[in-house]
Amino acid sequence: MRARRATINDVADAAGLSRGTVSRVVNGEKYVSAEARTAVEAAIAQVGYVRNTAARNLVTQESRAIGLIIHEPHSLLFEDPNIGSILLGANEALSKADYQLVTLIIDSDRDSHRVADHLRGGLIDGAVIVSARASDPIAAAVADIGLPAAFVGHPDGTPDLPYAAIDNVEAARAITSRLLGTGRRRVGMIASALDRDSGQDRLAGFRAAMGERYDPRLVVEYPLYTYAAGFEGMQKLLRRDPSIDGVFAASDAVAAGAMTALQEAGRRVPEDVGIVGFDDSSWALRCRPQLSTVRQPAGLLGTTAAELVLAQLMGLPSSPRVLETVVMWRGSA
Amino acid sequence: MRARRATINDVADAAGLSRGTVSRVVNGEKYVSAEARTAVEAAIAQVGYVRNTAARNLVTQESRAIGLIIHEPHSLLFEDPNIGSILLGANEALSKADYQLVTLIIDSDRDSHRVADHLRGGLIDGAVIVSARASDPIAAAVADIGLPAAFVGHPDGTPDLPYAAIDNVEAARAITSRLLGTGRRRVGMIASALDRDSGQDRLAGFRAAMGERYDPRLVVEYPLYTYAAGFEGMQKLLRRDPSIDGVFAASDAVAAGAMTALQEAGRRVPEDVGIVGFDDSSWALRCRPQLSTVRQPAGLLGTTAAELVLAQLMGLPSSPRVLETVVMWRGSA
DNA sequence: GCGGTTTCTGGGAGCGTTCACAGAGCGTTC
DNA sequence: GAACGCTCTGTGAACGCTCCCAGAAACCGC
Repeated sequence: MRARRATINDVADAAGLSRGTVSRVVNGEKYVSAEARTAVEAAIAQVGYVRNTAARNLVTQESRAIGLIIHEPHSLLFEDPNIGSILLGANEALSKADYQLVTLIIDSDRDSHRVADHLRGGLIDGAVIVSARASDPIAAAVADIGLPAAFVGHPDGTPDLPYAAIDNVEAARAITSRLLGTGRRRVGMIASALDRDSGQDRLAGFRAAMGERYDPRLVVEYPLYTYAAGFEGMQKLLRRDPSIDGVFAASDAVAAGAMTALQEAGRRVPEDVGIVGFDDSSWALRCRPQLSTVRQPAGLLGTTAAELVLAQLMGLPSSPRVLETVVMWRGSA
Repeated sequence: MRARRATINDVADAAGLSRGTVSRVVNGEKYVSAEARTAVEAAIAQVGYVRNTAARNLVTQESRAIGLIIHEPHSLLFEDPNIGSILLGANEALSKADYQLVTLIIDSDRDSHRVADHLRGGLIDGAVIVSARASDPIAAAVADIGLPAAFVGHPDGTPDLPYAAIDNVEAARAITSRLLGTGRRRVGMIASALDRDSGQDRLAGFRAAMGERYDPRLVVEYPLYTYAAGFEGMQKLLRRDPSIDGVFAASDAVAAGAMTALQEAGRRVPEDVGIVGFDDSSWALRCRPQLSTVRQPAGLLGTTAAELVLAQLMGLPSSPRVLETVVMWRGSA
């Protein structure tokens, strides 16, 4: 059993002053004499006082903490370097504003409910929601209690909340066009994560760029943005059409898997088959040849979403923000 | 401005019952009549009541939340898949015990202090600390207030707290011996993260296995477990001694970088140079040839550390736990 | 010396809960 | 029908803090 923690009253007694004065010192307010201040500081050190945040939150009705909710299947937390960047980006913005970032991960239905309770309970002043699916109960909980929040990405069917996102359709269209510009005749796609806006939009962009040349037989689909999906998907495409000479992979991890499959099948990249990815994550520079891909500003997405939440907290209007992407052209196509 | 949230008193009024009865219903206690229960439930739905957790925490003196503190430099959060596994492992154990996992990341000195305040403030009942360095102010804060805690890994110089770890010295010794067993004559090491116990211990294990054959000129050091460190380190080793025929890389990411450097230099793996890594992370299976490495049970480390904290919370004794590692022998050596 | 302003301190009230206790109602037992 | 136990409900007190108001003390200008 831990010893009882010292309270503000213990400090007041030790300093021979009142609760109110101690509170003023702790919060750095005006109207405290120099001698009272030093007496209180000495007393704090003496009794080992640390302020009880729960009590403080109760009366101030705020927690100065923002939740970042990650709802990803197991594997993605390892494979997708974007999540880490988003996390750090958000942390940076919140840290500057002196808010604590609290990351909550959802890995089961049980988690889902507990996290919803956590949000509702007032332990958090706002939330950044990463990779929610349309059916997400968290999005509902947030809307339910009117918690200031913002999405990273923009799943449809979710409540009318601000978001920070990129234009996946346009970016996918742009890089596919570029790939076509290298003279490829049979171009396929390894699509992934069609249960999410990003997956759907990248496929739509591919389709738009292909126009007449679009051939559904050259599109394979996988549930997750993984290396394994790319590896298997490429093998399947090669079987379906050995003359394939270009591939758009839905993410860099997928592209890396596809590249390995191609090289094992004896195809040269980019001479025989050109390949492009999406994200410009750390995968891109690790491939040989290095990957041509779309740079997605993951850190900035996190920062921007955090700022959208902070704006709401300050009563400012906050509207969706679409960030720029850039095609990074390297050796793989 | 958000509308005032409904309190337990609003529910009591709406139901025509007292605070106490409402509290009993909300907490699922005995001694509530069926009709009172339904009346309260209707009233809760009517006024949209959700319990204020800060108030509850204040009186119960617990939060049912456990912090997981990650203190990593930027790059590692992306490159090191272990962190994700540890996170999910810890979440699983805590989820079962109906505790909320709250991840706090430290990315600057400013964060460091805010996180320490968060711990001290009573918002958390315990903490799992990942990859602390000896100088970590968090470790001090934890010891300071006697918060139940456990480390993943075991930095020395830290307070006398329980930990979940692997025996890095023994594991490094084992895989180096195995590498030597394939008949290699000039074996080097790309060491990393010597500011941490894992980095130091892996080097010590290598040294132990090499015995007489240990040559400090064949050891290069890098600050972080990264792909880039492996790439550069291997190039440096090749320059120092072109006859090198074996390498122990301090992690799989490092090994992957080293393998790329070797292949670009025209060396065959494993024929010309054998290479072994550490972690058995997702990197290992992606390399061609696949990596021989030490399997580290990252998820289990997280689970175990979480259980150590839970045990302390229940007043049970909890002592350090060292988990088993296994050498995974594949194609790279 | 007096009214007015500024600086500083103390303490009551209240934040939204849970907890412990008192007491009412009812059925069972001797 | 008194004594006992069980079920159910209401209420005061407490958790540790901030906020606000009242009032004391100090300083100012005329």
